[in-house]
Amino acid sequence: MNLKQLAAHLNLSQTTVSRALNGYPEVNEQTRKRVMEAAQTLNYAPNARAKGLATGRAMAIGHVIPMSTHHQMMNPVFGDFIAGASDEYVKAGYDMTLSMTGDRDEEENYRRLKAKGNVDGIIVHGPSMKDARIPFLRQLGLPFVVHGRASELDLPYSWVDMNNTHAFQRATDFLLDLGHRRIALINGLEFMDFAYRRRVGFEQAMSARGVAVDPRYLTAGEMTESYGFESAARMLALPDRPTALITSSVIAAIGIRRAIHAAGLEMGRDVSVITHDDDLSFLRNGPDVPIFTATRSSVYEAGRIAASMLLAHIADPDLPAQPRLLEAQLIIGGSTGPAPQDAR
Amino acid sequence: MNLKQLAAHLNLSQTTVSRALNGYPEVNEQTRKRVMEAAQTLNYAPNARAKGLATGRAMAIGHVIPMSTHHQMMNPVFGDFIAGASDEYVKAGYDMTLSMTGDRDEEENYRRLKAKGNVDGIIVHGPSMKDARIPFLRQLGLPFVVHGRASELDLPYSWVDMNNTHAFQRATDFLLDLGHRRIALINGLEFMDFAYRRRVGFEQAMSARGVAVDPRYLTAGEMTESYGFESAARMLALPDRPTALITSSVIAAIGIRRAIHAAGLEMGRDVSVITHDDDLSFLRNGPDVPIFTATRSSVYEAGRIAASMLLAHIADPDLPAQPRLLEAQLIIGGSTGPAPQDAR
DNA sequence: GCGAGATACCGAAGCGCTTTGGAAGCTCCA
DNA sequence: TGGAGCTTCCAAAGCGCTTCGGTATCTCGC
Repeated sequence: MNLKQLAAHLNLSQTTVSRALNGYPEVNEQTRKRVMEAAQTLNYAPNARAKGLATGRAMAIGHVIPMSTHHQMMNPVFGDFIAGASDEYVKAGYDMTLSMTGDRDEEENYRRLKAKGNVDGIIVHGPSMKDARIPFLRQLGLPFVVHGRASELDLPYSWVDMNNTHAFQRATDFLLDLGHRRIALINGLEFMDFAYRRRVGFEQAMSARGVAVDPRYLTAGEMTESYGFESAARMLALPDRPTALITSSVIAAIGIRRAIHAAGLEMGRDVSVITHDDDLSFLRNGPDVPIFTATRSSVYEAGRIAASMLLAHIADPDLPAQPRLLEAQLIIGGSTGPAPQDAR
Repeated sequence: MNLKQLAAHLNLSQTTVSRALNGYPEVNEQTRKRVMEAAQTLNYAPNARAKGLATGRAMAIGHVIPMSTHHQMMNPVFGDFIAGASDEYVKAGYDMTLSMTGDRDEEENYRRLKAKGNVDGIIVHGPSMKDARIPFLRQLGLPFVVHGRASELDLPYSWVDMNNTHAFQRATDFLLDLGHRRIALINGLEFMDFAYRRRVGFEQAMSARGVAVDPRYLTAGEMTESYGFESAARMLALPDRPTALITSSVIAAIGIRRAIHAAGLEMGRDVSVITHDDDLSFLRNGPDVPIFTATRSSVYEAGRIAASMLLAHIADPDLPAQPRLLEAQLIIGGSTGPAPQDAR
């Protein structure tokens, strides 16, 4: 069932039927009603490709995941972000397309994406500190919003990011207030912007109190459970082991907890742990009493915000670039406590 | 840059340029080379919508996530499945579109999806035992492959599923062999087909040995960490607490481990745990020595298989429905041991 | 030396929609 | 009573591609 058939069935022209369906004013209300009803009962839905061809708009948003961050993609964080974004797209009648790209010819990929014309805008995931995609996309002229930022880039572009520096600064301060001095950071890969910023926040808080950062207490890696376990196990085996650990994800924190238990210690008493918590749907950090003390910021919410920003940019291409910084909450759970006396 | 411009630039007709690019034989190799090179340097990529209109194929696959299983979507399992599928799509030049649908008018949604014409086939996620989508999609005539099965449906359709029954039967047998008798099942929501089948496998193994299933040892819920924790905590507080627990996901197993520790017990000695392990990228169950004894089956692999099956169905619509059953491995980790003497 | 068969190209229709540029019919007031 | 101004509809062009149905040129065997 296409427009032509529908029009024939109604004894109307395609023009009128099209206008009736798209809410144009120059059509009699009675006729419109008749058209609407026929479309409903005959199960008519306009062909999106034809519509796109004619209007020049695809009514779809692309999410591009570079293969190098393949894990990032499969990363649970991605799922919640997408869910948030998707909720906005549905409301606006947009579709969502996912594409993975190889790292080489990444530019080529975006160019194709634009030429192919099946997206009106894209969301950039997992920016590195000096992400080359950003200047490229700017000059390509395809609307985009970045989830995160590129610290070393000084260009106007739209992004939504959590205040990573501030969050980790607060977390570190909180531990310092509890008397901790030997504090470790089990961070994400530091070419990723968020991880870099988190380290900066950590270091700023430490140096503000005149506490030296021991390089043995710093690691950077992919945020898996076993990475958390191994990093923590190694550090806890040191003669002067850290009394507190800060980490970047609940998943890693779970590995850290396992390492603490394996070392015969108790979390929150012998060793304090603070994690960042993306408030993932399937990994709630304790519904009522949080298991982990954490800096919390919903990545689902970030997805919603990024999506609606992008839709706004598509609706009005002249809209100026818009940054959006989200503050994380610091929530107190059972994984932190005062530094053990003998360690002070 | 479109075909017309490219053709003009080359002093050729659109026809010839199109044929050169699409590998048709009736074009001189020299010309083809010239065309290819021009397309490359001029950055030409055919408009996907126009191509789709002309060919009737969208070169895209839809993944539809019903909102009721919203969590299922945000579920990390989904991410790995998608990653596997995506790898196949990239190879075949297909795109992937994600859509969430409300539960009501679900049929309406699929119908629109077809009418809109921006997918050539779809993957159905998270089937329930008598999933209404399956008969509907069959009569709709849009190729589809189901990830999982609908036990109560006796229709031919293509699916790829793990042998849930057998896996959980083996897991249960393994525990019975170790002398366990009080075995608990912390299962997923049982209107989901996979969860139902797992319970069946569990019960079959138990009754085959003449061991009664204690209803207090059975729960069904959404597979979160806290669900695992709470279920296990409740059961371990019983005077005749179970000596072994079987669960459906590593995430829940992590909660179970926490509950075991909280009860002052040790996993693998006082209480044995077997989990199903989807071999998620970010949650490897111990790279070398598995933490949990587990039934393991890669959901990434399932994604790849489902995708290539669907592509085959699209290429040849007359292909008969094809079932694909994957067997899980039973891998032994540190979370299981003989039943405590006093419990035998 | 000529028709058959390759080879290499082209024109134009058509995919299903939107939208421009009318046109017919009506109302209504000068 | 006639035309200005609405209201309501329509024909046809065009979005960028594929593909059907040709056509012109060349090769070659008889």
